[in-house]
Amino acid sequence: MNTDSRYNFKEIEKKWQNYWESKKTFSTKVDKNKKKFYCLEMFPYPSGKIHMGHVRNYTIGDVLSRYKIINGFNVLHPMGWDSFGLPAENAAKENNLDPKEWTEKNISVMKSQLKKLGLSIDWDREISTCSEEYYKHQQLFFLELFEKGLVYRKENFVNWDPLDETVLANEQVIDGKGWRSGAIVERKKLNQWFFNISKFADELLAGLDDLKNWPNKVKIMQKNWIGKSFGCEIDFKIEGNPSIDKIRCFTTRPDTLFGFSFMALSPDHPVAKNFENNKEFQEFKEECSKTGTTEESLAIAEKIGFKTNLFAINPLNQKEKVPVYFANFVLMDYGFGAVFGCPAHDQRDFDFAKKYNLSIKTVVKPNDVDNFEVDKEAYTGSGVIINSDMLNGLKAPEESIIKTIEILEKDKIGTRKINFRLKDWGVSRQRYWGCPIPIAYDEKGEILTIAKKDLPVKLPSNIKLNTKGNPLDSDKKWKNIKINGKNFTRETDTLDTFVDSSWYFLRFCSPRNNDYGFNPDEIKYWMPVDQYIGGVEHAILHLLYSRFFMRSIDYKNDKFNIKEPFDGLFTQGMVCHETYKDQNNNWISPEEIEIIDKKYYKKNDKNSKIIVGPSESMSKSKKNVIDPENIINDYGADSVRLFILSDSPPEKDVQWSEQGMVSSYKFVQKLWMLHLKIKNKISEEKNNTADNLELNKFTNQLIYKITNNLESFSYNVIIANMYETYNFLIKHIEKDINSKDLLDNYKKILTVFSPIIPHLTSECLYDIGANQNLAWPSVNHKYLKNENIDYVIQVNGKKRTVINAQIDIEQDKILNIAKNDNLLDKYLNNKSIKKVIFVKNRLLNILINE
RNA sequence: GGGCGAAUGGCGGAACUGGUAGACGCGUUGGACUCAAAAUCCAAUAGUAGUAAUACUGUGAGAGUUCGAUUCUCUCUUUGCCCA
Repeated sequence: MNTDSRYNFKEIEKKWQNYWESKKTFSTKVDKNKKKFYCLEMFPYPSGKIHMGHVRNYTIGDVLSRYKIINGFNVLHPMGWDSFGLPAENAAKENNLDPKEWTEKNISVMKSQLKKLGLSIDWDREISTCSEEYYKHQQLFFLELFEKGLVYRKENFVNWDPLDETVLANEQVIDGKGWRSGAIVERKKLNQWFFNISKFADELLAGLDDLKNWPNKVKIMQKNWIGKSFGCEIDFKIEGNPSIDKIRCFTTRPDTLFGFSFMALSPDHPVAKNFENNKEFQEFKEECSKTGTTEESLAIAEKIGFKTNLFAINPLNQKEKVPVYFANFVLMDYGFGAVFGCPAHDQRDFDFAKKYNLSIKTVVKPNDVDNFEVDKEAYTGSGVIINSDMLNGLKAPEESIIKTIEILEKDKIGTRKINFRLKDWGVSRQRYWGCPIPIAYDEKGEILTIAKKDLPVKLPSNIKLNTKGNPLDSDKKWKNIKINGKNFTRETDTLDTFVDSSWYFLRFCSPRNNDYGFNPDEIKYWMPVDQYIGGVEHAILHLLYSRFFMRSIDYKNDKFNIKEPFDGLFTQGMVCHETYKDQNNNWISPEEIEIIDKKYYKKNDKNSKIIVGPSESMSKSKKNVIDPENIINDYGADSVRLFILSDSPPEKDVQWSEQGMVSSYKFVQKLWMLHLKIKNKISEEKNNTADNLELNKFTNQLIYKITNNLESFSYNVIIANMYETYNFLIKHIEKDINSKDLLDNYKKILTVFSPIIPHLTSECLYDIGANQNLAWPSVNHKYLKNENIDYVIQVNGKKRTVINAQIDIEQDKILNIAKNDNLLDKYLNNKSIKKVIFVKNRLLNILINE
């Protein structure tokens, strides 16, 4: 091969990246004459280097952005950095660095890596959440929310990570351990700041219905997370010692009241105060605190209880008395920290009753069973109420719940109530590297909001991080301030980084707006985000918090009327790779491995043994990572983009494969060789030959397919379409073709390829003297139909042959052709035709008597 | 335990509103070029039988609806994710 003709991706990709940058091709501004399209990928945490997940995420977004640009949209496609957070602080501690410097260095590295991918990003809009420029607006939002009554402070149990010395959200606790440190999580009571997200619970739930372009599964996940349940609160009269008047419970199944056999209280229930001096109770409580606070850990833990001398009385008949327990499975912050136990119809209650030998009374029976009695497990299905006095015979649960609530309300012992699982969002973090909360306290501990003119409350620099606890707390110089001559102490907690990412999409609309977080006019033009793209791991929290934040800005503010930030959502799958371990069970990275004769060895060590594990999502801990920068350097951005899209649909996980990567690289080279041939053919200027029907047809069908596949995110199929195009053209250009025709078609083909491999297509277009300002080609529908079609001929539903015939042929004619077809003789001879099924332009099914 | 998905060749995956299952790629095999190798190109590639034409089987398992089911319905198995 002539090496001169090889495609030099290094030079050419650099050339076009510089071209786009110097021409400011992707910088955007509000243009009310143009239709806007806001394409946003979840912005990265600047951890040091980009990883394959980023490559996939941003390539998907880039394909969409470029497609929309070519279609004439005014596209906003920004990028920024989610740059506050624990890793910076940890890294700074370990290496004695400044978190800010560490973060900024990472940003500059990652930015240069992203630029090498050739993304259509408007870098003029770059933002970083750890900059004062960003967080000063966030502090203002905090104060505005405070004024609106959406922020409050309360003492609360938290998940305390003893190693990281920080508070964890429930979802940061995995199997009772901290998600980063792996330390066993403890319960601790702290004063915390909260956002009143539960105020919007109903609205956030109802709003899901309007999100037509969201994956259903994400909506269901959010729905479950919000967890709206309908039930009632009931006051139970209490007898016994100590003397307590009544206890209030929440239940979704008041209709099973006659089956109750115990009451269970949270160990943190106010009633527990009466038992503080009881040594056994203290021990019990101690035991409970080991179980953690998550619903999951409570469910897994064995149910244990502490029996009191109290008894609860059935409010429906004032007769039955049941014992009151403290139990580890009751959470204080759900309902009222008290539940009544109905073992027959709740598995958890059933387990508890079995353990403490409590009675199990069946009060619901399945519709089609008589003499039903709960025996081995709780019955939670629907049916009919039995053994329940005035409730007997009601359909459970639909009739019985409503009827029971009616009775309870009439007697003033209960009220109908809607309960949500969604809890208010605790935003306090005992960390340095986050947005300071603009609050101070006077000597009595009263809250003072920092004046808006004094914002931002800046993070101090040169702080000692290697102290126990919160570094800001130990920086007395920063913490102790005087306001109007009075002594105050600053709030030393910083905001959860989820706050930073709850409004960054607004900032991108007017990133340099100085007096406020955004410019309302620009928001009105750009918002909502038309397509948001990111990992499904953010399906609940980040997206829910952002939806809340949008509403909290909208709340008591008539300027916006934007409630949903993301009109469309796409959740991409992860990038996976095989995992490797050596004999000593240590993880080994793919770069340390060589494969000889299908056997795996450590490099330069033929005596080593490598255990190949299952393919899992790339993670540093398992060392199964591939560094995108190396890959881009070796194969070029277009090849990487091509591969990362080719092997799986974007919403599913993709398996990284070196072979696949190489074949994408080869394909780019082959496209270039094809280009040279086509260019040559065009220069022949054979313009007197006839119109090239075959090529026109192919091109139009291709445009049709790629357009549809782009619209439906079937990007992997587009790659297949590209290979088909290559396979077609490499043969077709050997034919005698009209040069002008070829040029026209080729330009269109390059245009529809350009969202995927922009560098190569730009170079090819340049090379044939075409304009870089592309317009998406329209489909000429006359070329979509062939004049002849393969008709499938079936006999009794089985395919027997294929007949090529004219389009739109009538049934009789094709049946006649079929009857005369030699291949069908043996099936049709001497048989009578019972029925003929004809599907226009598709198939003919002849039914015969056997 | 609940919810939502998924299951198609050796592998990743295609298949419009039910209408030719396996597009495209990887891998494998054979061939060309070469002293040889790499690279490249050509061909074959679901299984079984057959030289072949062809026939039969085949989309996790089993049933159902239909002229016809990867696609729709039911039951089951395995598996993934989320929640508990």
